[in-house]
Amino acid sequence: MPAKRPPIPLTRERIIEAALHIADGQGLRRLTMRRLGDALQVEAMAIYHHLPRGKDALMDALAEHVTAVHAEPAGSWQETARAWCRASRDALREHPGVLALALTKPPKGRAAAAVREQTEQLAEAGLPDAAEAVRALRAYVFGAVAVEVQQSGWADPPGDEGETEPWRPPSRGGGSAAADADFERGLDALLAGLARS
Amino acid sequence: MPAKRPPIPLTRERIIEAALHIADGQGLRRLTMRRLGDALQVEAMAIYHHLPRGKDALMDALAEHVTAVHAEPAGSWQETARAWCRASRDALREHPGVLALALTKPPKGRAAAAVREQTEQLAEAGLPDAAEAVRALRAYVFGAVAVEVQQSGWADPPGDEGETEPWRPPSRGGGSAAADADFERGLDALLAGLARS
DNA sequence: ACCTGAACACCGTTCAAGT
DNA sequence: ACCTGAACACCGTTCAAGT
Repeated sequence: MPAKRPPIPLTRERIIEAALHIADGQGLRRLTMRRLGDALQVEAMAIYHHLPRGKDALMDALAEHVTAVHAEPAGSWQETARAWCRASRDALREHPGVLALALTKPPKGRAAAAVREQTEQLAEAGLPDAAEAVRALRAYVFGAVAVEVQQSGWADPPGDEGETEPWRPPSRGGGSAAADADFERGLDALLAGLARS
Repeated sequence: MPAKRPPIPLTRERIIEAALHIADGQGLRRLTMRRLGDALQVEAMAIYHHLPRGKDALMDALAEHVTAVHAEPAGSWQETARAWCRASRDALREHPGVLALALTKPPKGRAAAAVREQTEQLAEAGLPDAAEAVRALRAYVFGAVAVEVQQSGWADPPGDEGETEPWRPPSRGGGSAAADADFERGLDALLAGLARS
């Protein structure tokens, strides 16, 4: 018989990765400490050693993961803002299963740090009210992704007919070209509006 | 001893009302069929008679309740759109506890009907691509309410220190005047942008 | 038609115990 | 330090039974 292969050590990162996989594939309501343990080949209780506050900590970590993006300052504040918005949209679209958390939980930790960093970058690039601009930009991205994911029908059958088929992220590759164009067009308009005020 | 007072009959409306009260006061994660039953002075199982698909049906109903708004067509398509957006924002802000559902679940039933009605009104008022406009307007409202509720710290202590103190809707009356102004300003800008395309 | 009671499978979390 | 096993209170849902 083959030797029992040495177990991969449990880490916060592996836990979050597995949790995202479950949430994206089966929905947030089926993300369960016990299921998560199974996916990690471990008893559910082992997770508490890495996330002491349990499921609440897990939810916070998921929201943070999908929301703590980074972008380098570009030439103008407009280009910097554009980079931030694209990065945020990509991160949110990649994990529709935790979108509800991301749109709803106030930013903490690295997510809050990202908001501050973005604000500083825009302020340094000469934008007068950078805090208000960041609020408007975040709102724009949140709304755009929300309607896009809604329209993709991601939450429609939380397990409809056949087997539990994992979900395909909204049009990887082709199809969503229209959504991309809409997003860029709206973003241009918003940036123009922010420049005028 | 006083006569047992006749129980108020259970209805779909009363169930939804009580569920909103719990979700807004203690958060969605504490909205439980059994707790809901307690609030309605009934065994949890009685709810299934009015919502046959159980908790999934309840979630759908909550999203629908907070999302199925109505507005009358006004003079211009701009004024009509403004009325819809204000009504949507008010409805969402009133129930932060189910915001995650509202932003995330695809519209069904009366909510989907409201989207269609809004689209027809704008089309009849002469707006070329009413469907795209409605998507943009919905995205704007969703994003604005999301950041506003985030900033209000609604989800911050899901039970922090003292007792389970019920939550006060974001600045009933005074304080949110700035948020109101931001909302109207952004809405004006969006409407201007939609007119130009 | 409407609600209850008991039951079942599953959930989050604790804690003492193993290594 | 890291993980397990057993235990506890609670959850969603079913089903037969009451009225």
